[in-house]
Amino acid sequence: MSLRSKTDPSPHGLTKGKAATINDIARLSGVSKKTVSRIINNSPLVRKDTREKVEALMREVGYTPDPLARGLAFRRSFLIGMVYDNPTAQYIVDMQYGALDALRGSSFELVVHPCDSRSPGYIDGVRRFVQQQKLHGVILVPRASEDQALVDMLDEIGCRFTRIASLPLDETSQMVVTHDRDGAAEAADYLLSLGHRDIALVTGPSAYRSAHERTAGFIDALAKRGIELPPARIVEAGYTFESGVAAAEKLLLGKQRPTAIFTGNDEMAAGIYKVALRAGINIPRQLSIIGYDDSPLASRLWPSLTSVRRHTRDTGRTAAAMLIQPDGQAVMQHASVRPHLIVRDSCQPPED
Amino acid sequence: MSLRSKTDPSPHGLTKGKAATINDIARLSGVSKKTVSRIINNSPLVRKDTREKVEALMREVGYTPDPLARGLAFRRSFLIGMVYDNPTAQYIVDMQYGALDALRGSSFELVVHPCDSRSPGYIDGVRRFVQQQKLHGVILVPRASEDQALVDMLDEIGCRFTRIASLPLDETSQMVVTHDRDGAAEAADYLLSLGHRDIALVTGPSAYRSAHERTAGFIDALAKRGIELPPARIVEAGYTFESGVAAAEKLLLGKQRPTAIFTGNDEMAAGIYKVALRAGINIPRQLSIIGYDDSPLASRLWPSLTSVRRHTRDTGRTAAAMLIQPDGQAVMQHASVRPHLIVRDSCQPPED
DNA sequence: CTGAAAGCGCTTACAG
DNA sequence: CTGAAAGCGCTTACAG
Repeated sequence: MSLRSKTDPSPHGLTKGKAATINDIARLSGVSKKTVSRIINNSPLVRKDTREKVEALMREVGYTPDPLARGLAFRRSFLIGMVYDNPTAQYIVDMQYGALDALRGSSFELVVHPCDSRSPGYIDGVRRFVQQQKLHGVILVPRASEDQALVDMLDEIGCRFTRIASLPLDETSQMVVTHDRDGAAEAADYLLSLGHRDIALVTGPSAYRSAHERTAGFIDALAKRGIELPPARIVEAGYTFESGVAAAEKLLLGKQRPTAIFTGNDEMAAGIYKVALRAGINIPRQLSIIGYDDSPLASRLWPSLTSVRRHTRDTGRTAAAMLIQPDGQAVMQHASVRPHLIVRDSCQPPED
Repeated sequence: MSLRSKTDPSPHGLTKGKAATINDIARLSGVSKKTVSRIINNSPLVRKDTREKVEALMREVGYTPDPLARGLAFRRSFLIGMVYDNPTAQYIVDMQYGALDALRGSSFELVVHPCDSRSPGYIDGVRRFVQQQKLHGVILVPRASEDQALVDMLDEIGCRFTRIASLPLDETSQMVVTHDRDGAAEAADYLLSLGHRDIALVTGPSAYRSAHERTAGFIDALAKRGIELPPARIVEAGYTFESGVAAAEKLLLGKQRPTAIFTGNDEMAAGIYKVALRAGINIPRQLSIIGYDDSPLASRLWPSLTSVRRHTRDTGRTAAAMLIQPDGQAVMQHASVRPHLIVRDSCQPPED
């Protein structure tokens, strides 16, 4: 009803195929361009009846301001960049969905920028991306979000950004904090409540803050209940399936194996499954396993994997929402998304 | 060396913090704006030495034309949209990576638009996306790419697009054809070569062309070797893990089970695994399985799954490359990406 | 609360 | 092969 299709008559003398411009709106409603512009930009300096009259006309002709023209005048586009250096497809897609949730109905669109934080030129690549497109802001996804050099560069060129990370990294920049420590603690408490005492931990690479947080959360929760993890029960791996296989071979093929294992993500848990299945170790009867991510893989494995859910879509939505808040508005500096454990079929009390 | 950083002196009298514009380049090289514009746009109507002189200056000051200004003047942005209605995260991410491969170094960026082709307003949503952002073009990913109503809308508003599909859908629009029929045929040939004769097929939903193509390719290849699939050996499922479980229950829990199953994607194959493992059916000794997609899941399952690889990243790269070819240039109408079988551990000759 | 002028950084249409 | 003028659709800076 509000969209002017090419079969509509043009009661206002608008050319058929062409979209209306600010000039059309100004002329047809008898106000100046500047007043229309104020309405587009939600300026309070417009009389209520003027605003309503003009807005009605905009709806009627299906007018939307041209983001290219606005961007040129503002010296800033209506694009939000998402910068990530993460191999997990589901995580990235969920993050994109979340950001798009927040952008829907706004004038903003999402432009994606995967990168490789180990390659030397990657910061320059992000800089070019931001400056050339005059991005309105960028969402930094782990592990890129943890790189202080990247953040410094963005500060230097005056680009706004939101960092997503497992813990608050600083006070000044906007952040969405995912509290990985709590998720890991919940996993520990659950294993303890089932009666496990000989527990092992397969961590992500120490260069990742998330790996560090999950490890600390898990160890601290055990310590609170008087359980200390011996060094031989902690294996550092690389967040990959293959590294999970290698870790499992260390933990499961010796004489004394643990009754339960917590892994820093689901990929590594799948590696544990592979080794256990191959060795004829029954999950969960002889070995309980908890992963982290609640990825689709968790329910595809058999038996289905108990795992910590991250609410990635909410995280992405919050990050994008913080970025497109009007400048003047009171901006919350830090937002939180809390993980929680999804119980499936991969754990049970230990055999005695 | 070529990028002007803020610590550089400004030998040309350019203001420090500000990026150079076309006017700066014109003034400093002693030519008109228009000539600079011709160089930016690769016009042949520029003398070689003029071009070289101006290009050297551009490099020296780190000039890149403003896509917002170019977009406004061209009435078309430098954004490529990716429109998809597909739940498989890895597939989408690979497609995005591929498109970005082709866009790298160009002036174009990728903006993503997931949608739900079952919701009534989705075509209007794509239309607004295209028109508001004045997109340079869009990449249509299956199943959205198969929707003729969507394609008609894009034709009507004059938006260029590339369709990705399992077979050539028409002659007029640009396409990247993935030949799913061939991939399924290769799976059939492989099972036959192992000696299987009692084979079952779990298909995707008939609304998907890919499901239809894979089914046809598989059945035809069997027929060529004199094997006809009885109706009871063909189960339609929904491309999901859960539908794979349901299909497996029909096929595996009766008295006479097949010695091999080909599934329309890996998700459904994972469902077969679950049922087989639960029922104590050994893969591959008692049951051979082949999936389609070669998703990460294929190597995560145990035993690892033999599957048809789709070369999704190549597909995305080709689709984007077709879209950003200069208008005048001879444009190839159809491009092809061929699937092929990745053999892992989920098949062996049938027991007798 | 409202508006006329100038400008954002490019390209198009025309002229030479 | 090159250029001066006008315009793309908005906003900023200033004035009232």
